[in-house]
Amino acid sequence: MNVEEIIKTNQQMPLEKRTLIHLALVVNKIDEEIATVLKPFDISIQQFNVLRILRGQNGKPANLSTINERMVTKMSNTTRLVDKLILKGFVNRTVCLKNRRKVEIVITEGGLNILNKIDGILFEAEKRILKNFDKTELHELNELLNKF
Amino acid sequence: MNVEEIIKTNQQMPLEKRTLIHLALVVNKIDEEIATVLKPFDISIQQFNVLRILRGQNGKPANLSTINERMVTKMSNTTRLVDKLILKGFVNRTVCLKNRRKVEIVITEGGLNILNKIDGILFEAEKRILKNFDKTELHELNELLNKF
DNA sequence: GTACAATAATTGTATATACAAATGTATGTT
DNA sequence: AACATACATTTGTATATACAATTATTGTAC
Repeated sequence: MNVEEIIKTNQQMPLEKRTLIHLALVVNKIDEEIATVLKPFDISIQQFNVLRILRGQNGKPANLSTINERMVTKMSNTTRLVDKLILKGFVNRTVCLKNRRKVEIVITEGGLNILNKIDGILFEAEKRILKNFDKTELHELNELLNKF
Repeated sequence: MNVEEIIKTNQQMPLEKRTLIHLALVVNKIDEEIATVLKPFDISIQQFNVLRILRGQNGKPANLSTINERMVTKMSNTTRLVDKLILKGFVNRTVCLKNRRKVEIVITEGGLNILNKIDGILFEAEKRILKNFDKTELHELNELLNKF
């Protein structure tokens, strides 16, 4: 990936600016690839993220704040994100008995099924995206990202 | 930045998945910081991007396709993005005389002024975001990002 | 127990974005 | 010149997101 070529600029940028643009371009590319994988399942990256969080609960219900703090990309409105998932039959929502301000959100069988179907395809996509990296390089990249 | 801590997971992920999540988290953080810098100017990252492209034209008008191919994050609808900038008085749009299918978009004095004001503050923000990196590390990071 | 603040989620509203379809213009072929 | 095709942008529509305001519930101080 050549930054200057992609954004069609001939002027040379300071290394700092170039790095930040480079990161943005890379993540755009990754998001595109993953969205393409999810598209046939009619699920957005955000919705997928919520489903994975709920699966990680192992049956234990989650409330909105829990989901929110675990999301990779925070959303201002998780209520409506969950609404969509309910419509699709992937999650259930009930009012928490102990604290009626809270809601309890659980993934359904249907939700688990679709995640299972997606898992393999996504894994392949992840390998494809990172095909040019060996383990050492991946570690190096993670080390550098830790500095942010 | 510790990935597992941020997304509050206790399970350990494969290195590939972890890397991709790590990248997303980093770029979210960067975008947030930059959006905060732009907020007082009532300009979105996308709008700012278009203005910079137009400034890079050095007075030469750009049409929509040119803008589109140079944008860091491609948008499906640059027309309306430009609409917003016109409303704010930062760009002008006229129909191209030579080819009336095309439009000619130029940045105004007002647009140049606001870019000038933003430049310095943004530069500071970029330094702040990358404060933990030395030149060598930035080069390393760019090298690794080239592999995508 | 009542009043008040804090918490959790929802709703309203404005704006942003994705995607498809439509419009208007130019170009190439015969 | 007439037609089909390609091109550049705009518009329509559905959905997504940001942010503020609202509702409902709980906890706490008095």
